[in-house]
Amino acid sequence: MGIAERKEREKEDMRKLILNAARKLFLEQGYEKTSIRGIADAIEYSPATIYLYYKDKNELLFALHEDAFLKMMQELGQVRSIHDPFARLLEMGHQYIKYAIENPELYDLMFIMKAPMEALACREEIWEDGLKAFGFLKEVITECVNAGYFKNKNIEISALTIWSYMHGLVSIYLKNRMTMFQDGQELQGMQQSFVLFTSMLRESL
Amino acid sequence: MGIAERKEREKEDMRKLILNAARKLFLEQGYEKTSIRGIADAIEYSPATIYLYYKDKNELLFALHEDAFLKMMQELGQVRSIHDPFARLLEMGHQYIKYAIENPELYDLMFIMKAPMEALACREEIWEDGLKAFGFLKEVITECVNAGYFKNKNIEISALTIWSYMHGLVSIYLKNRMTMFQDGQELQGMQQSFVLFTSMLRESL
DNA sequence: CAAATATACTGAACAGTGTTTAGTGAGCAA
DNA sequence: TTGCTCACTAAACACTGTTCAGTATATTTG
Repeated sequence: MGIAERKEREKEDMRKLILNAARKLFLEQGYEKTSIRGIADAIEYSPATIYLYYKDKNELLFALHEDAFLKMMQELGQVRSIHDPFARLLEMGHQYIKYAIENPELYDLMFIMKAPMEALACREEIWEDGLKAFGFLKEVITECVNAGYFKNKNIEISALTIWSYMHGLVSIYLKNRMTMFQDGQELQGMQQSFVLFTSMLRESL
Repeated sequence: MGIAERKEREKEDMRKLILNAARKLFLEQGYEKTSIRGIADAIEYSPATIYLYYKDKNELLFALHEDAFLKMMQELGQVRSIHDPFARLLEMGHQYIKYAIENPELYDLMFIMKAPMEALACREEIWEDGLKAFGFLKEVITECVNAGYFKNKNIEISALTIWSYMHGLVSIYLKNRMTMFQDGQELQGMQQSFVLFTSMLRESL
């Protein structure tokens, strides 16, 4: 009686088909300009079919949300090879900026858009992704404290403070508010600010 | 020949009528859920009429963008009465957080939404508002440097660094990403982070 | 004052959106 | 082979921003 299993597999394949098309269009043309009809066209199904596999557009967004965190964790995870915890923290910062700049739509989805947070799954599931990433930051900070780099012992608050700075910096850039620099100087300005911030961390956190 | 003047006045009145209705609805129900038709209903005119006074929805948004900066500058301007520049900077931080929390839709419009930046007026005009506010921050920082509080002499970078932190902190809160705290503890967490950041500033910027 | 014109406004349409529902048709179970 | 389940879709609903032809009123001109 392998029919049920095959149907289950086909259902999962269809979900993937939809999600892959959604991701492709989403990354190509941004969230706002990606319509259910567009996704349906891409996979050569009717728009109504999509609703048999995903409750609504927000749920589709939520699925991509998970993807985005997975990808970021994969890239940030590379820093594990760096022994010194403070050097690792710095490299995490660089990778964070790199990820945000290279994946502006994903970054938006992860940390700025309200839509995925409104998917009803948000009771617990959606927090997990963000909390896991935040936990990784806390781990590194804890090691920094243990190694004597930071004097502040409230890891939660230290992590929020560092993340706030990083998120603010890349948000200002991604949302085109870095008008204090002339065109082309934004990245250099970010770099200088990052150096300043890390020197503050080194000296007094 | 006061007819032309009267017509000019009436035209200006109509622009205000539209903008006031737009602001009201916008603040009541957010940008996304405010439609041109809704605004038209509120002022008892046809939707097409609005297009005789504003080019499109983005231009309407842009007009509110100016308002929002005016309001923020008014509230931040109160700190001028504080003599000590570092104390003034701290109070500016408090006021910034207060403004963001009390006016989440306006904050979004000012620093997060891409739409108003796409109004064609953005060549120069739209930058002015933001740059003026950034200039105010730079002034205070310059005074801090002159008073011997900060050692870093690159005001532009110092200002970007401080703003980045502030913007990140309130953005994380406004966009419901402060899930590391349990409900009701977010404001307290922000406060603690702000204290930590300012102590970092005091010791080493 | 009457005719011509300029202006303010609108109804209706266009092209799109997310979403729902009634119904079709192919594959499976009896 | 019949009956039924279930994947799928066409069409509709209720919206959205925006445009345009046409109307009705106010103003200017002859």
